[in-house]
Amino acid sequence: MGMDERKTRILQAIIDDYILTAVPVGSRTISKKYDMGLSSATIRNEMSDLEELGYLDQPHVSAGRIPSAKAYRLYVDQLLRSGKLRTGEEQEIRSYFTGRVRQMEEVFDHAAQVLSTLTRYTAVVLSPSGAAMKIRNIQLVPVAADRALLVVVTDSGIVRDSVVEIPRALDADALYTLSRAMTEALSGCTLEEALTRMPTLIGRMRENADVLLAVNSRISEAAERGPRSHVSIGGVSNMLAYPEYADAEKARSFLSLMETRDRLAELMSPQSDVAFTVRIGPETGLKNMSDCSIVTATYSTHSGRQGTIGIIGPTRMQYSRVLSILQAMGSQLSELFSDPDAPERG
Amino acid sequence: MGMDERKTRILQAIIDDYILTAVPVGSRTISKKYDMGLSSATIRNEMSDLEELGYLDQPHVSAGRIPSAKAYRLYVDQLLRSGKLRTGEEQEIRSYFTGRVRQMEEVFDHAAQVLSTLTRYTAVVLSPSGAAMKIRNIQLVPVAADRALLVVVTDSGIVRDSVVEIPRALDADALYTLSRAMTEALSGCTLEEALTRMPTLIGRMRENADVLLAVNSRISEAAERGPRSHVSIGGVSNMLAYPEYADAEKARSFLSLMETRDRLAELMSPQSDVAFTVRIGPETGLKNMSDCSIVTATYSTHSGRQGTIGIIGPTRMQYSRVLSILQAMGSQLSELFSDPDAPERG
DNA sequence: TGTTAGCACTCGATGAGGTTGAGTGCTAAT
DNA sequence: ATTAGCACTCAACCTCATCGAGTGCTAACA
Repeated sequence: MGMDERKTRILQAIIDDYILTAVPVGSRTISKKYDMGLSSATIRNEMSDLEELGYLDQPHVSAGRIPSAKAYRLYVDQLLRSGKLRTGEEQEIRSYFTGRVRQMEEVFDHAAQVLSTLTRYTAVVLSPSGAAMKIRNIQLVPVAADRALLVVVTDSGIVRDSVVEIPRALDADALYTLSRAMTEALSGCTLEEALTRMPTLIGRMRENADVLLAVNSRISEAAERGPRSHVSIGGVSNMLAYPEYADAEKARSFLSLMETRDRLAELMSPQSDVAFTVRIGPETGLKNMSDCSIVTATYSTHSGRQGTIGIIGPTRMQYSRVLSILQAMGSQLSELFSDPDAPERG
Repeated sequence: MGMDERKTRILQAIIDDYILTAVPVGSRTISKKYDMGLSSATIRNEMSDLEELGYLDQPHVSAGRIPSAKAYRLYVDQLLRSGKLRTGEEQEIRSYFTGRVRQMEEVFDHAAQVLSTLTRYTAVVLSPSGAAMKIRNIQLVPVAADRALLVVVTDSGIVRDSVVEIPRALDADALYTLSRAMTEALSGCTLEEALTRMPTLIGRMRENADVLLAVNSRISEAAERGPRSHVSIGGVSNMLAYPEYADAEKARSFLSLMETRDRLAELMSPQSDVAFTVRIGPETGLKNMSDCSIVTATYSTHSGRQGTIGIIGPTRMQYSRVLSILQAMGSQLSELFSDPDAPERG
């Protein structure tokens, strides 16, 4: 017993209906709402087969059936193979980005918000990972007699700042010159590369070795902490509207996952190099996310670094819609970060 | 019929019990658990009086009583008058801040997280408002041939970045010199003051007037958007643990408030100059927050600008504990931002 | 041989009583 | 002024019956 064309059509109808209603689907519903030209009895037989094949689950004997993770998987794979994405969302998303970009981090927040309002699920946006991030400019800004603010500007304009203690008093001018020297020596480097070049720089500027060492330790800290990206989240409250989250305990565990950004970032990071990833229910690998699906897509900056955008929703999410929205947003972001005429080092 | 000492003691017991259990309190409970030396009947009479005075509500005739907003108000006022805050939390909070400060914004996130874990409510931290923020350093960092990143470093080390289009090609050196000139002219100014000084600067540097105008428009945009502070939130998931939020609709509306940072920032901003604000239930001014209370405290930076920390919890929150924790955190943050030897202009 | 009508069966959901118990208000006694 | 006692209220809970959506199976049919 395999999957003939009719079984597929029936399964499709069941999935569509369940995505819409979140209520177990019965044979009569299918034969009436979706004109299959088949009686409920026949549908029933087919459904029985589909259950045996593992595509359908039955909450209890006298309820309808609900699609299993395997069913969604088939559904999504078919969807991706047919490649019928890119509906009309492109325009709509573009219109959300008409306003000029102000604060860099606002872009990610904004993207997450747009994604969540469009999909009505929860959206997560990861900034491009910091590992391969290239330094554009380094500045030491005086803050107090014995402290300066170390500002590192990278390509894609993401800024890291941290306070550095200055071992001895240096006036603004001295810091200025020092900043310039550091920028000249290190711009274009990744953090790791910067670390390898620092000794040379320190050798060249003996008189300021102490300050440079302080900077060096900060950079190595940052490099060591790894590619921690900025995480923007939108539409968490959307999830509570779905019956899947009527249970307070489930909602709570979901919320608390959303609050631990580190775990979330890890969860959303793409495992492979494909444009889209769809993880359905148990495929997410999290026990208490078994009735969630995660769909991610990537975007890239001109320097080739990748960021991730993703949607988290109930397993019965509108995959087709979500995929096309993610695709549209992904290309929108890639475009935003693309700089055809940008020099690779600043 | 006024509030004699006994009524106050009974009310206190009722509030204490309700804060603990979230269950309407009966007369028998009071006379047994809290040894008043009075029978339940007497308590009953007093409770009847207290209800008439507006301090107690009765969900229905055969249930116990719950404290009204007015009761909590009395409770809190008494608490504040007696001034018995500052328990042992100071040390604990200090220990959370042992690690060195890395990214500036992390401080706020961290503070929010500590506050929420300590209180088990939701915590909100507003960075010092930007209105009186003083400029320390301005940098134009090359990003592409026709674009630069405008980085504004302010006191307290908060960095604003936004992309500026450069009307004509300028090399890194030129931008460097320009940045230096701007920093010299504008450091120590607030954004508004900077705007008044720009014309002079533009006059002095005719050859770069176009770039300066672009920067000018960005600053005026930022100034116009007003003192939008950074908002950190922690412990949203805590709230779902309270029976008050068993109702999904309530939880949803709470969550969505937490997601609209602008509204939230407005809500948390201190109305007056007092150290603590406690708004109970309807006093919050939000309809769907009628069973929430908001407690806020302020901290200040060396330049005198104020930030806000706050706790949002059910009306039956542990005010005493929350107040002392907020006090401890407030002084911790103030200390962190205090720079006794910092020059007022950099 | 695949399809369909018919029927018995299952089981969650819904709703109507009935019971319980925590809690009140009132009254009369101390 | 306090308290013991008692009637009363009402949400919460349990039980039981009913309802109906849905299934599986069988027999008839094209």
